[in-house]
Amino acid sequence: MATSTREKIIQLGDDLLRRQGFNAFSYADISKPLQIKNAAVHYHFPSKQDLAFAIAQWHKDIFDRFSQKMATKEPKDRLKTFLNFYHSIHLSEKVDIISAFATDWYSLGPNVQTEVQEFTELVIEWLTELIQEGLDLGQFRKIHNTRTTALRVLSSIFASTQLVRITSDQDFTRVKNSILEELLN
Amino acid sequence: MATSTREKIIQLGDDLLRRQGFNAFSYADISKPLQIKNAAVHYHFPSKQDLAFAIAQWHKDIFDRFSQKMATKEPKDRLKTFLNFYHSIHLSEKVDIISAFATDWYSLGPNVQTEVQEFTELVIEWLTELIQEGLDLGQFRKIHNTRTTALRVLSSIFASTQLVRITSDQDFTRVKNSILEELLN
DNA sequence: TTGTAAACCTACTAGTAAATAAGTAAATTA
DNA sequence: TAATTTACTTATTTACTAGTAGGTTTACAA
Repeated sequence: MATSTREKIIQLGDDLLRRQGFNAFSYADISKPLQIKNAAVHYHFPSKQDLAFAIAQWHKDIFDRFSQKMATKEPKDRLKTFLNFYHSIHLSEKVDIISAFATDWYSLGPNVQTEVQEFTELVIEWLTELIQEGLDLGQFRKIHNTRTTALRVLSSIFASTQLVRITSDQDFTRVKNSILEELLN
Repeated sequence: MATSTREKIIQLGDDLLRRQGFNAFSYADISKPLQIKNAAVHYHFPSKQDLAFAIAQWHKDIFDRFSQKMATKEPKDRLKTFLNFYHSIHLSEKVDIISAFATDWYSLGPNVQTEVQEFTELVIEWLTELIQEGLDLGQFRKIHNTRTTALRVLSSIFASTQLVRITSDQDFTRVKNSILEELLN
């Protein structure tokens, strides 16, 4: 199945957004590599906000599929897969999509903000449920309330994708392992 | 003592950098509120990189004074003051300076990157020492190695300044309290 | 009083940003 | 087969962007 131009724009836009930031890339950065014209990008996404919206939606879809695929796995393995997913992000010199949107928050239109909020809440709820299940099964240790634990896992892991740009690669692995150690019995 | 124009530019630049991001503000956003001309900003900071460098340096100076003032206090109180400092950041709708630089990392020149790296290492080391001292005094609980704990405190707290832009104010307080609970005996 | 340097301003340039108008070729539908 | 829609291109426009050349004011020193 050939990838449509629209899909290619979203993927490249996502890449640029998370590698450089929303205000650091232009339509030319998208049109040139795809060998189309500036106006062709505008055809698919009239404004940059429309592109941002589509990227947010795209991530929601991906996460939906991810969580459906993971539904049958045990909490412990779900958490590991989740952490490994972020590990791969940081290796590609990108940051996670939530923090990318968060830093450029005030450059985003209200409808994009809403979409990002919905996506973020989806991830937090998924993590919260995962932790609750892990506790029920005795796989996890009780630390604080489940949402707080979820928030700490999420913020630790995605701050790390940013922090390692400044410090070292090792620091990411350190944090990742400490999260596992802390939670697992 | 009246604040010099140079100082005003740095402070406003810092504000814009942390509220909107490095590529989201222009020299006009600085010159207009200060009621000076574009060229006056360029007089003090020939390039935007020079301004970024000065902002990084400024934060190093502030942190130096902060850590000197805190030197006599006990680890527990130092940690609390540190966390409260970040609390005030998030209330002002800004993000912390390290994550602000991290997201716009690839827009920064090599000398700015070096300065930011030095500043970040300063903060991590300060936190690491604080934690070590707290452990020695029996005020803190042993979790993992001290640098890892420092990294987790730092990343949790500064990811929170970003995350709360998307979710809610309460979530910041939740994370902040959980860090204290986790460490303190 | 003259010289000089700091701290601006006026006026501008060259480049780039997002966005749009109008046209076209190819595929789809009526 | 005619009409319409999709997916573009060419060619601009408007609005900034960082950055600069050169002139002016002010203060302070020789």
